[in-house]
Amino acid sequence: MDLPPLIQAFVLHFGEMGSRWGINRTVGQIYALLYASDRPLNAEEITHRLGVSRSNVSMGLRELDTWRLVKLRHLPDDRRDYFTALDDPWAIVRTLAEERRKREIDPTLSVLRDLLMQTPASEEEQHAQARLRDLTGTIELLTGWAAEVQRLPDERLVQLLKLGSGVVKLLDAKDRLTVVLGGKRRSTPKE
Amino acid sequence: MDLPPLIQAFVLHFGEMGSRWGINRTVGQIYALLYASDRPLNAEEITHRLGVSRSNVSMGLRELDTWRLVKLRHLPDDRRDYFTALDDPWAIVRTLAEERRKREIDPTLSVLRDLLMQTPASEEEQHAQARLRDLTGTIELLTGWAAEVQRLPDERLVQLLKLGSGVVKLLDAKDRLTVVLGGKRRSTPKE
DNA sequence: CTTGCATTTCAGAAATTTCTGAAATATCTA
DNA sequence: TAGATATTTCAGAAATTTCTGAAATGCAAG
Repeated sequence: MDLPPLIQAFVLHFGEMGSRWGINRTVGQIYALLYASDRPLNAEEITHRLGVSRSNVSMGLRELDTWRLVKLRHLPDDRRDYFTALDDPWAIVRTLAEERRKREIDPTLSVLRDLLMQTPASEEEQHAQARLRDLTGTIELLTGWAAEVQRLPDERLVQLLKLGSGVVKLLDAKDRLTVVLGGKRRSTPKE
Repeated sequence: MDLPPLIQAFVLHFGEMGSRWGINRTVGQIYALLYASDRPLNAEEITHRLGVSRSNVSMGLRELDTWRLVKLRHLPDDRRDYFTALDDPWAIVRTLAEERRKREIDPTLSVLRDLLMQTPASEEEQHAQARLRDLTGTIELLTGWAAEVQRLPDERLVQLLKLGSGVVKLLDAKDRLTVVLGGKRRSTPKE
C-alpha cells in the first residue's frame, strides 16, 4: 500500500469497519481512498495505491456502484474511467439509508407480511404470529418515519437533528396550544 | 431443523439476514427462535430445534448475550439455563442502536478525531483532512441526535415517529411564533 | 477489419469465518 | 468427596467469502 500516513490510516480503518457492515475490506478501502482523494482516480491508480489486484478493484468499484456511492467520470483525451466518491455527507446518509432499507428491511417486511397472512396451525404458531405482528408494526413505524424524513431538504434535516430531543418540548407546546385554542380534536394530555 | 412451518420460515429468514449484519446464521436463528417462542428454552432444546451442534448454540448464546439481546432465566427444580429473547420492540431498538454505536461508530470517531489532530504533511493530506472533518461533523450530529432521542420514554418516541416529517410544520410554527411574540433571539427567517 | 488499450469475467487459490466433536471445566447433589 | 449433569473451550474440519491471474470482452482509432 502506497499512501501518505494520514490517508493510509483512514483507508485501513475503513477497510476494517467495512467488514462489520456487509462490504468487504477492499470495497471499504476503495471508498475511503476515493473519499479522501482530491481528484478522480482511475482503476489502475487505485490498484497501485492499495496494492490489490486490478480485478479486485474492478469488482469493488462495481459493488460501490450498486450502492450508488461512487460516480463515474471521464477526463478529456483519456479513455479510462475515473471515479469519485459520493462525498456530500447528507447525500451519503440518504443513499446508505435507502440502499440498506432496500436490501435489509424490505425483504424482511415482505417475509413478515407473508407469514402474518398464514393461518396458524397451533397455539405455538399463534403465539409466534402475535410476536411477528409486534415486530412488523415497529419496523413499519420506523421505516415510515425514515421515509418521511428522507424527503426533507438537507437544511431541514440538519435543523431537526440539531434540535435533538428538544422536539418534545415543541410537541408539548403544541398540545397545550391546541387545547387552549380549541384546535384539531385530540385526546387531552393527562399530565 | 424441527419446527412448525411458520416458525421455521421466520427462523430461516433471520438466519439469512443475520449474515448481512455482523452476526452469523446460527446466531440469527437462535434469536429468531427465542423471539417467537412462547416459553424460555434451554440450550439442549435449541440444539434439537435448529439441528446444530450443542457447542455452536453455546457460542451463539454467548454472542447474543454480549449484544444484550437475550436474558438468562432459571426454572424451579431445573438447573439448566433457560433463555428468552429481549422481546419488547422498543427495548430491542434501543439496545441495537446502543451496541452498534459502541461497536461501529465510537471506534470510527476515535480514529477520525485522532487523524484530525495530526499536522498534514502535504496538500494531499490537507485536503483529506478537510474531508475527514466533514465526515466527523456529520457523524457527530447524527449520533448526538440519536443519543438524545434515546433518552426519551417509549411513549414520546412513538409520538415522535408517528408525527414523521410533520415536525417540520411545528418548527415553522415555532419560528413564526417566536418572531411575533419577540421570544428568544434567533436569526429572522428570510423566506 | 485490426490494433491497442481498458475493463470485466471467472475458475481456482488463499484467507477467513463458522461449525463440530471431544475434552475440560463448572456446578449441583447425595 | 464422588458422581451426575450442564456448560464452555478449542483444535481442526467444513463452509463461505475474498482475491488473483489469465483469458475474454468491449471499444475507439487507424
